[in-house]
Amino acid sequence: MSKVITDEKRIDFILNRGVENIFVKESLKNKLLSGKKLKIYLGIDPTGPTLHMGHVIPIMKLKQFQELGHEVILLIGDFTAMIGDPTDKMATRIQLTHKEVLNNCKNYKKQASKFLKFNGNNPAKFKFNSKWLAKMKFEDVLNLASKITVDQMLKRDMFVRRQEENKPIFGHEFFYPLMQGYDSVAMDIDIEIGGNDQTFNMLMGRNLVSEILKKDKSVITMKLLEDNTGKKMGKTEGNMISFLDNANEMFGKIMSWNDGLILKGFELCTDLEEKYFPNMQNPRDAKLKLAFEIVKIYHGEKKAQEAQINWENTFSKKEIPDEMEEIKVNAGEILMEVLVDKKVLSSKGEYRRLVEGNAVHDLEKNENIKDVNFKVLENLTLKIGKKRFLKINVN
RNA sequence: GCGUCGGUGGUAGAGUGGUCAAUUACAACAGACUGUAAAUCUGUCGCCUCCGGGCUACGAAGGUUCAAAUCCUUCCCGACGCACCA
Repeated sequence: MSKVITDEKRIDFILNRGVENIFVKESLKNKLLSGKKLKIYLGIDPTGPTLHMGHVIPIMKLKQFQELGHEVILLIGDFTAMIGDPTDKMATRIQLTHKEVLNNCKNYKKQASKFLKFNGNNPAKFKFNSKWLAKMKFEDVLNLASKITVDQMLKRDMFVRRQEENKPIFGHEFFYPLMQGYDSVAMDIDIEIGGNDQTFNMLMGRNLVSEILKKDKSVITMKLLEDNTGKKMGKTEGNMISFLDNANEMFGKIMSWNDGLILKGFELCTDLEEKYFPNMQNPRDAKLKLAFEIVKIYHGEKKAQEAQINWENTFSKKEIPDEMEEIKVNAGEILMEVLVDKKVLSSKGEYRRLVEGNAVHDLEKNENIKDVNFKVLENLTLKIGKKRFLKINVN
């Protein structure tokens, strides 16, 4: 059995870095100092096939606890994902089938293993909540539902807002927090970690654990990575960085972050100690450093360096990037049709508009393509808009 | 079940017989400016087009009309009220 680390300095760091709130901080700190091995979990609903920045933040926190020697669990909400979390959704989320859900989380373990160790000493566990939730009888559900009142549920911000706007709240949505809460009971959890948007659901678990198991479950809520308009960096909003992005893509996405996100990015997405954070005198350099550090975590130092060089060449010096998507065509094909056919663009109309807007650029001749019916006669290197580069090779 | 109101493009939300592919805002995309930022300004923002126009769309299906997102009928869905004392 591995020993649990109780270094107070380290614990203080873990309880502060990137943390929004802890319920309840003192008792949690005491638990950690006691030397007892604790069970800590993070739940993820597999609503999409890849993990992204929003998941990384709590996963990194989980990792820190694993390093202290505690038992950490990555729980896949394969059952809860089918219900749909009403959090932060003004409309009811579309329910997924179990098949879709399982398909989504196929690669989660692999992706998460960038951070968590799933083997060796004190391996992280990977669990599915359908294991207990799918087996519950109506009786069990009723028993669970009896622990809360409708009023407690309705007080929730989300539901209040929906009521004000005369939008529906469906019965099953009430069960979501209960189910998530029950996960803590089923696994006999000591600590749950999640984004601060999960506060309500996690506190539900705290109540249920205290009612049913008669013990104190701590809840750690993490800050969210938000841009200055208050929008989450998340899958649903479309501005996410995915685990599967290659180094160049990831680097570029980070560089296009708003300045206001830089320090938050360091705090939430890197392990760097605060004294190494760059000063913000030159935001661009600070952002380069951030992009480098983040890409390093996913792709290693070498790739991160290459990505940085690639980025600098491409955008600062306006050179052509080394790597880009390639499309093979037959001589004489019409460019418009090729691009639509290969799904680079969604319609011919879009192509026409881009051409009219001088957005399609031939990098070899260094001129914009003006002819809508441009035919591909020789190899081409195209830039569409600012970010899209494309090689067209003639067979 | 009864009654009232409502269901419009990625979102919010106008429009209530022709001038509607549908005002506007946000998001998105592109151009200028830059640090591939942000902010700002400009343009685009259903699909196809020989740029004349054609096609498909305003919950669903029918109908009225020369003409329907708009009127009528039926159905589906939602909010609210009533269905107990008041």
